[in-house]
Amino acid sequence: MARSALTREEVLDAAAALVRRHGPAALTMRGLAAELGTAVTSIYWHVGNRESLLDALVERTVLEMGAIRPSGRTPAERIVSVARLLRRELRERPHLIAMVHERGLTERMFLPAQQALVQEVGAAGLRGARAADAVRAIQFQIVGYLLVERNRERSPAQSPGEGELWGPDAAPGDPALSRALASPPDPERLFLLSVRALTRALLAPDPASRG
Amino acid sequence: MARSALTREEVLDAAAALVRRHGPAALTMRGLAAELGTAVTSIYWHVGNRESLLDALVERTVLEMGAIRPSGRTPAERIVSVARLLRRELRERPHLIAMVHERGLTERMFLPAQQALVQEVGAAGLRGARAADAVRAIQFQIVGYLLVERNRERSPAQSPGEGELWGPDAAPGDPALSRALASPPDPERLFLLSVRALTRALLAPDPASRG
DNA sequence: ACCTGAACACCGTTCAAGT
DNA sequence: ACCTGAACACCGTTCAAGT
Repeated sequence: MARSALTREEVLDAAAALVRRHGPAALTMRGLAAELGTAVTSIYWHVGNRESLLDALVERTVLEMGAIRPSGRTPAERIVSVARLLRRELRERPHLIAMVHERGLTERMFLPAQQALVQEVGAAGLRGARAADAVRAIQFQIVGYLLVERNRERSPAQSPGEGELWGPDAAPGDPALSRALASPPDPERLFLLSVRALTRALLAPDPASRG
Repeated sequence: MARSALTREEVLDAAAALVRRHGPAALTMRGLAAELGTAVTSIYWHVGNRESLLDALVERTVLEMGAIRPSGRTPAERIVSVARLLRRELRERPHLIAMVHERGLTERMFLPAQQALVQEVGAAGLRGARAADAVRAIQFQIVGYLLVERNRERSPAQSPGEGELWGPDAAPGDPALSRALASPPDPERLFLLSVRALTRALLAPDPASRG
């Protein structure tokens, strides 16, 4: 039972493991103390209180999202590759990402990606305010899509499900459309399709045609 | 002090008011009972428990998002008008929308909007699987953008803020770009710009050019 | 059918006391 | 500098008892 001195890192590691497995609600100070084999109050000495413990976990997660290396030949391809990388990273830490989001740090977490996008948009020939708009639009698109996708996965069987709502006469005269909407989308395919479409529109030489 | 019989509606109204003002964390069963002037346990008789009380509030919110009437002359304009309407509705109920999201019902909440989009995409000449892709891409885009925007607003002063990170040499050779990224975006403008760009790309006659 | 208070098993947090 | 148990003020929930 002899345990070496408790450290802040040790507390954070145990807390992160708990959150990764069962989500933040499963992280109680008493449960964490039990896991670590110490008194509850020791944890307070090392990390302050529960709120700042969660803050520290979030901070860690933000730092872990640091390195983004685009790949591909054209700027458009490289932008899409950034999108893919982000998608994979996010899907590995669903609970922690949700916490980053709740704390309003989503934007900060994506700053490395934003810098990569700045690079690519510049390589595509965009400058100044128009380049900034393009970077932000793509960034919002990627992050937003991933949030929606996460939401879909977490959701229980929706009632009424899309399947029921998109019966044969939901889209009159287009049974193929009804059928397509009645079956669940392929998230990866739709993600790439969306990012490609937006990128294409934003990098297009002439911005005059406004919908 | 004579109070008329407590009803389920009354409980939901008081709970919704509490959540609208101070968020779900401020909704405690004991506090709600105090507000209503009853014993805590009476609430349990009417709504089950806290979890199903929150479920009921979410259900209400989903139903309130029912009516969507597009406006505008072209399909593209009408799609953008749907986006605008959704944005306004969402911004009026931030806490409740977050709860809908947490419960994984975001998609269901947007079904009326989806139906409007189906209509417009069809009017623009898209059919079958390609129409379904366009509807979903636009829907994900709108919902995702609004989630990200909400997140930005809720976030405290970000450290380090974008202002500090986008100093003059962040985008070498393009000071105008650096300046644009250092100042906060105009969310409404960026929203419209994004939706328009994606819509333009998706409704374009030739889908052959893939990034 | 509806309401009640008492009790239970949990929380996060503080604090004085230890070494 | 680090750890501890006891105590406080909260939770959500259950239950037997009232009308």
